[in-house]
Order: sequence, then C-alpha cells, then structure tokens
Amino acid sequence: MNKVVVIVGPTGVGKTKLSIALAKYFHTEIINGDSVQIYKELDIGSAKVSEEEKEGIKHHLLDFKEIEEDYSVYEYQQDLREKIAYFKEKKMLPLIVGGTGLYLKASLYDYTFNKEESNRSEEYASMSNEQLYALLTKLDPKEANKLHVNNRRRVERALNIIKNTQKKKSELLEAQEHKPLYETYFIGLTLPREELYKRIDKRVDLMIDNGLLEETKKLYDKYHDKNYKSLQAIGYKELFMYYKNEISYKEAIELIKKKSRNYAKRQYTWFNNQFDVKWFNVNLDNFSETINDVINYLEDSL
RNA sequence: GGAGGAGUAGCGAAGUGGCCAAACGCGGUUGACUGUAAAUCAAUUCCCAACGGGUUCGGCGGUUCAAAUCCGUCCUCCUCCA
Repeated sequence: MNKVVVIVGPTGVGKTKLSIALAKYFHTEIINGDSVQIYKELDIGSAKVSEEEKEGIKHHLLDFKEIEEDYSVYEYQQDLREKIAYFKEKKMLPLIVGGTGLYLKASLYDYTFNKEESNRSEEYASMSNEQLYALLTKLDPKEANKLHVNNRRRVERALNIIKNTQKKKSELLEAQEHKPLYETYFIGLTLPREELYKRIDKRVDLMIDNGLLEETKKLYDKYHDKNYKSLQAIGYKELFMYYKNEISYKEAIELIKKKSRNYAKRQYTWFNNQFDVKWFNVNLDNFSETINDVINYLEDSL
C-alpha cells in the first residue's frame, strides 16, 4: 500500500509552516487538503500560502478552481487519488496538508459516490422539515433514523439520492467497506484551546492588515448578485453581509472570529473521532522543535 | 444633600409569593458527519459520589407553611434636582 502523510489540525496552528519544512526534508511536494484554498481569488481570507512562504515548494490542488465552479468531495476524491498515484510514479512521498475532514476521509478511504446522486431537486422546497422527515422515514427508515428532523439539508439529500438512484441511501452506504486505501500517517498539530482561540482572533486582525477588505470588496463587486458556495466560506460571507449593510463592520469582524473558533472545534471533533491522529503540541516559542519532533516520529514510522 | 431607577447564572435579559435551578438570546463545552463540509445539525451548560442531593437571584436580617418575588437595613451603579 502507498504511504501517505497527512498534516491535520485546527485552523491557525501552523500546518502550512510545518508542511513546507517537511516537504523540504522529504524532498517532496505538497498537496492541498483544504476545501476553500482550492479556489482562486480566495487568498488572504482562506489563509492560503503565499508564493514567498512556499519557498519554492510546488503545491498541488491549490488555487486552481474558479469561484463560480461547483467543486465538491466527489471531484476532490478523484483529484487527490490521481495526485497520489502521480506522486508514486515520481517516487515522492505524498504530503497532504488540510483541514477538511470529509474530503480527506472520502479520498483516503473507500467512499463511493454515484454519478446520478448529485442532481438536486427543487420539489421539496415547500415542504416542512417534519414532512420531509416523514417522507424519508417511509422510504428509508434506516437513513431517517441516523438523521435529525431539523437537519433539512441532509434529509433532502437522502431523498434526492433515493429519487435519483432508485436505491435507499442506507443500502448504498452499507455496500461499502470503509477500508483505508493507503497506509496513512496522520500528523496532528494542536494547541491548548485558549491559546488557539487567541491566535485565531489575532490572525483575523492580521488578515485585515494584509488586505482582506480589498480582496473581499473586489469579490463582492464581481459576484455579490451570485450565490456561489465558494463565497460562503468564513470571512467572505461575513464581510459580504457587511457590504450589504446587514451588519456593522465590528459585528462582521467579531462574527468571523467566532465562526473560525467554532470551526476549529469542529475540526478537532472530526480528527479525534474519524482518524487515528498522532498529535504534536505546537511549541510557539520554538517551532523548529515541533518540526523536529514530527520529523523524528516520521523517520521512525515510515 | 434631595428625588427616581437599577442590581438575576460567563454575558445580555425575562420572572415580581408556591408549577423557579430560574424562560429566552449570546458565548462555552461535547458530539454527529458518504456530493453546500470554512457547510449542516444535535446534546449539554450553578455544584456534586448525580432518574437523587447541595447551594443560588448585590450583602445582612425579618415576615410567611412557602420568597428571586413582601418588609427593614446596608453596599454599588445610573438618571434628574440642588
């Protein structure tokens, strides 16, 4: 089985910095595992690596989709697997850096998506949560049991799958084995919660200093009448609300910080419960020590 | 110095004798996750050896079978008049 290294961790711990060091050490390149950094034009707000920070290391699956493109796990899964194969061919260690749990899980494990699944139907729009849930309970009780009535998005999705494939979603899932496809080493970076939150808050202020307002304003002028999902990302969504005069500037900034903190927490939940992660405490005063710890661990394990 | 108003859980804010450990919102914590995932959703949030118990509603004291709610007093804050 192919060996793959994945750097995970909440937003703002220093994954990017570590990834560059590892890429240099292992003479390899970096594959992005973040659902937002995939998009062009979302640079500052998504904390995308700058050219300078890259230090000449090549990045894949980064900054390559247009804002208006509808990219999802399905495409990512194909792209990432292709990349891993490409790395193998080049005899390079696939080094993935990312925070999007589902994208990684779906790609590194044997998740199967059916082509017909994707079409979304509008016919449910007028139905209440309860009605939708009742319908799902009738068509696929097992799936309904896993979902909460209020999770409308998921309930609708299950109904669409049943409609498009003529199969129960629960059956489609049960047919899969969820086995890992690669010998994956999950490296996790972590910080005490309070410390992390402070860093996240500070980083948002820093983004503003680095021109987040200019970046978002430009996007707003271009796309404000569209509803692209790429622009639902933290930072962009809130600033758009500000430009639309729905909230004040101060509220927007506070919201961005809060959403980022909430997101970091959700990332922990995912990584802790979905992957077998080897965690490393980040040494803020001496990051190279953290880098060394990781390298030592990988040298012993790989 | 005088007149009025206010002090409720981490914050905001209901409640004005029993159904109050105290609505609701925010924030926090925990969790779910197979095509919107930086999304969506759920649970929990005074303390504990927890289907039970212990302490709360600025402090102290009182009335009452029963108080966050009534009375007295003290403290703090706000507005107005001097």
